[in-house]
Amino acid sequence: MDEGEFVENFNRAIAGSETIVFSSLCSINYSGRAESRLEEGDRIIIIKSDKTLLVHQPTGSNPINYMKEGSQHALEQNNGFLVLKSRNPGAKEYLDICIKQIHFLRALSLSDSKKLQLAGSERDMADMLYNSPELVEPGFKPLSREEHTKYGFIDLFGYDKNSCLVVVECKRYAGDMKAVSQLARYVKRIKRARGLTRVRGILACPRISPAAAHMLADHGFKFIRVNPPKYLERDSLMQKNLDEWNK
Amino acid sequence: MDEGEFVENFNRAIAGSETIVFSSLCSINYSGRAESRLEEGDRIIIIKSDKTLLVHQPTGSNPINYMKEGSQHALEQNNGFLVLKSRNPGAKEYLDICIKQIHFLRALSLSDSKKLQLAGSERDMADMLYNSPELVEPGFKPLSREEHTKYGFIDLFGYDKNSCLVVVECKRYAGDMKAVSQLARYVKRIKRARGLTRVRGILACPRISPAAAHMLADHGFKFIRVNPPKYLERDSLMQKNLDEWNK
DNA sequence: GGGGAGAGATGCCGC
DNA sequence: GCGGCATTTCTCCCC
Repeated sequence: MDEGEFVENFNRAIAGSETIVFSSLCSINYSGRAESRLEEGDRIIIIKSDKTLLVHQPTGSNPINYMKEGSQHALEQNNGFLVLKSRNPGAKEYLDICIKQIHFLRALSLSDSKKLQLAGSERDMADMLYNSPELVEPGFKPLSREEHTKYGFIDLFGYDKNSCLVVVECKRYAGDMKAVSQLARYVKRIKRARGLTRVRGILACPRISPAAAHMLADHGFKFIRVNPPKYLERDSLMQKNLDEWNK
Repeated sequence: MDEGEFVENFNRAIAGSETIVFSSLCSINYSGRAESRLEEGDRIIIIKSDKTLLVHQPTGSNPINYMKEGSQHALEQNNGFLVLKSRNPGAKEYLDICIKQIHFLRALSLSDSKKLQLAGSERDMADMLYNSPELVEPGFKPLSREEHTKYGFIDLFGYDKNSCLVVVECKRYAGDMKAVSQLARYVKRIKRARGLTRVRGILACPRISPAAAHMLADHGFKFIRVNPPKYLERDSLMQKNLDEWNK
């Protein structure tokens, strides 16, 4: 692709707030929250309509460099090279892409207002336990879920069969020491806030690492095995297919 | 773009392990670690040479859907629609993209072996404090950094001027309650492992949130204000430019 | 806007 | 492979 044509198409797309996709041989410098340099290689670069910039290498899920929403992007000539300068003055972030060779460019006007519907989050787990308290333990009486108070953001809160306060922390993944630390922090806060000497802690997750189990026992807390509920509305068009897959 | 042409180019690119970029109007279902549905909209889809798949909406930095490295991708006809079926049997993950309209497709053979050089990480902070212990406090004597032992992964470890053990936890961002929890966990472990009643804790970060400062004081720990060192090699070609930016 | 916490987190390193 | 932990984390939610 001709460089003049590239510049022209790029500038027209930026002016029109279109989404730009291009690929080029380039080297990249970043300065902002940290500093980085990436030597020459072939990458795919996307500038979205909200001015987010992403640089992707040919492997891996994460962008190797990026600039956040609301950045400014301009092509400049610098020492005989075409340089894409991206700036975010508010965040004091600066990215320079030195373009050595252009593979292609495409500008698009994309229309998409849809949001992702997701099932199987930690919140869904807390909801499930709130609605089916016997999954926590016999006699468990839920008080609240997702409590965002000054005491903390506790997933599930209730009384056990002996009317002792219980803090339940849900994790959709394997429980680790970080999760136990978090539970311990909540229990401590509740004890202090309510002037109680005994508050129980329960960690609810699909499984728990040995070190975390040890630490949990150390605090006198309990592990219960719970899997996050993973189903969208039953009448979803694809449900039959999903059921097939999950066999 | 013609659908037959799209299918042909897609299949040729997959067979040749090329990187594919295309845009289309589509709806998406995912089932795996969770379940999700995304209604019809215009998106950009990338399949990398390692078979990572990314779906991007016209705004935001994160992909709205994705499949990890090593997935399998195939186009199929389904109820009169073209469906891109991505499968990762090992991870039991399944993604279906129902393609309603094709905006463009591009297949590329990209060559990129370069890795990002980064300065300003938490590890760089620990290195700096190890090499300049007076930044921690007068008389601080570093013992080790990034100690990966059974006691935990402690950023920086040493003695203070009174020969009392000190655990230093570095954070490149504002210290929060999670960071204090982490430090408390390390101090507790070191106390137990060495049979000590007094081990000091220091949190080193650019700033600290009020709640975290309160919690830190509660534990008898100390906050020191440290910024992560942000400079690559001084002889970097772009250094002059970076210096310009940072003025 | 800042703080607190989740994420289909991902990526890195060490055992 | 799992475990522990950082991330230019990003994103959401609530104050």
